[in-house]
Amino acid sequence: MMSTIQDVAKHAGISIATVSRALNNPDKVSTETRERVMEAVRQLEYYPNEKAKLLSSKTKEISVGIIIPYISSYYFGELYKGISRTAKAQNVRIVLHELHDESGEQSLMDALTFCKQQGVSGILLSSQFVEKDYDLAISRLKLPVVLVLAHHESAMLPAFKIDDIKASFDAVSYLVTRGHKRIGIISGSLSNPVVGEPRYIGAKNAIDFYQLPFHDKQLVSGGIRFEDGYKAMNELLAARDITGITAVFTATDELAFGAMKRVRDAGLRVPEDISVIGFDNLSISGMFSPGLTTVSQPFADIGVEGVNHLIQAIKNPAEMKPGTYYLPYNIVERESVAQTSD
Amino acid sequence: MMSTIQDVAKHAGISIATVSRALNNPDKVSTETRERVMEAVRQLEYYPNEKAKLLSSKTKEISVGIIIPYISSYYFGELYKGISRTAKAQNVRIVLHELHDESGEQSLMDALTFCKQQGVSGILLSSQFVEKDYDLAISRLKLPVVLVLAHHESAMLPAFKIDDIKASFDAVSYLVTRGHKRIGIISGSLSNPVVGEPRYIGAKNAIDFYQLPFHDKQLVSGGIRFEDGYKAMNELLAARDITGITAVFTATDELAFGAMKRVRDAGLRVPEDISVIGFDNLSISGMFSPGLTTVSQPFADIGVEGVNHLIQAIKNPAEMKPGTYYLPYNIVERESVAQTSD
DNA sequence: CTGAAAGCGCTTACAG
DNA sequence: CTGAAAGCGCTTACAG
Repeated sequence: MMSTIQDVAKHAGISIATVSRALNNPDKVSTETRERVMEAVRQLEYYPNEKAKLLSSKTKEISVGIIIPYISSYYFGELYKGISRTAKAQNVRIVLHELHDESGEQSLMDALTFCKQQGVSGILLSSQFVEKDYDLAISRLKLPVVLVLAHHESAMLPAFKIDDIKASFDAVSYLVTRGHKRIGIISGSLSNPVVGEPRYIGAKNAIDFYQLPFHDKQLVSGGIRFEDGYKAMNELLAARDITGITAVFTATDELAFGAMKRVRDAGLRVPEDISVIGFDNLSISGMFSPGLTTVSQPFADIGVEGVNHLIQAIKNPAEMKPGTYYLPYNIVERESVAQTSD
Repeated sequence: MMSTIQDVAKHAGISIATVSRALNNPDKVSTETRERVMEAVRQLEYYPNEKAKLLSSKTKEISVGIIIPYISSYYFGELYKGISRTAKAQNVRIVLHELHDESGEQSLMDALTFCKQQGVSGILLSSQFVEKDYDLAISRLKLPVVLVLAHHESAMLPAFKIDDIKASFDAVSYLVTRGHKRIGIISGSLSNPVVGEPRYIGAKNAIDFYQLPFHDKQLVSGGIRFEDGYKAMNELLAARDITGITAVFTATDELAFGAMKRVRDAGLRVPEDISVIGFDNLSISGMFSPGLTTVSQPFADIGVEGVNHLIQAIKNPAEMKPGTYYLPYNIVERESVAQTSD
């Protein structure tokens, strides 16, 4: 049903080799031939079969697999924008793969295998579950893989992200410069190697550095979603008579949204009663009232740098340089943090 | 470098035909052979080349192209979730394609061609720019295409969405049942066939139906983003002494976020001073304070129904039934609409 | 500038 | 149960 290069050749009265040339290297055939071919292509509504092209061509097109835990996540759009633009610009195809089972394990292995079978030349991985256990599996893949927004325990892989510890430190410092001394922390699970532990550590470091008081009840750790933030703030508020917190650092913006909502629901105001600083700078963070002051992660840039490195590594394996690449971040000031003299 | 079926055959000391069988129809070869093959596969780290498989196999795997205007849009995640789950369950591959140039035209054509070349068997289209002009191009594709969250002027294509007119009518009715009589409308561009015109019409119909007062200045139409909502509410507020509005219907949630922010920035409160009802029910809409009361679109279901119909149509073209399929929606009540006796 | 032919990595009747 | 061979739709030296 779909016409092939054979049909075009017959229709134009020439060989398939010439048709192929007319299509891919127009200047290698005569003008007349080229036009005959184009006409035939038009009439037959011919579309070259990519599969066949790829199979026969020497100069293999390169394609990369993107493995992402959760497409609905609020940062995915930004990240993907960076990835897709630079991939397209360099003519590399993208195979997207979502990890369905968030718990990782099998799911990641499947994803890796799937990508391999699809014939990708490299993989961009954004899962936080890349632990040592995967080293063997990954090296067996014989494919370059680079990490974005993730961290690799044994640092065998290049990873692109921001310096979470430093950024968290800075976020708390920001609070301090605004006069806050009693600061609560809403953290992800301390066993989470990206949004959990390092962001907690950075924040805690700052509290120690500035020699601020810190009571057990100033820290609540657990999930990283809206509901978790809501519940965490609830606990923080309950302990306020003993902690006296005036501000809170949250490990993610979503956590901050939940926390802010809880503050409101308690009849309190942000930032007058409780200041909040988040982490991520999702595209929606400015839409809230008050706008959320937060650490801005350069999601798009991380995507760009990540694929770029990957593509280089694909073209020349020697370019594959393990290690963690920290991208610049900054704090965007909006309205969720008040100045206080307290 | 990558091992092929040839290598496996040699390694196992049998023919490639048998290797192929051992891999695809394990029960068609002897146990011993199967094990030899598996062992060779393991040792050589063999992965079948999907391209070659697809090219040679009779029973073509089916894959669908998804064309979406903007991956960063807040509803994409939900929509894609529905699409990808049902596609995967039925073993169909997805080729994602974002329309870069929002203005449509060339971009849509390119996307269509791209998908065709990739060898997809059908296309799921979520662009709002599908006007009559494309009928020819689409029919030339000789591929089934179904629309989601979109509308097709000449209704030659199946389209899955909610009934925007009816839903908008209901949203305004909701306001009326809460005692509101003077209602503002923030609409998308009236020339937008999905979120613009129909949602305006539905809202206006309700205002007429309930014989409510309606002054020119009760309507602001234009964009559909946050900033547009902010500006629109500004105008609405400025005209409040003559319109006396107590509530506003917005054509999208993003518009509602902008509008709510403007209300706050004016020192007013939602819903006490101005009630707001949105349209979409994005996953973030409940995170705001107050939570946004809004028309809930079943994005995931729309995705599910859309691909399902598409896959049916691919398997049996007779199943392709043009027309608009309306999915159920509902209004989710949160806290942005107040009861009033005014 | 053009054509015949080999080859890309598989699958699948067809024989045996 | 297994193998030889044709074929999927292209590309690309190699001749001419």
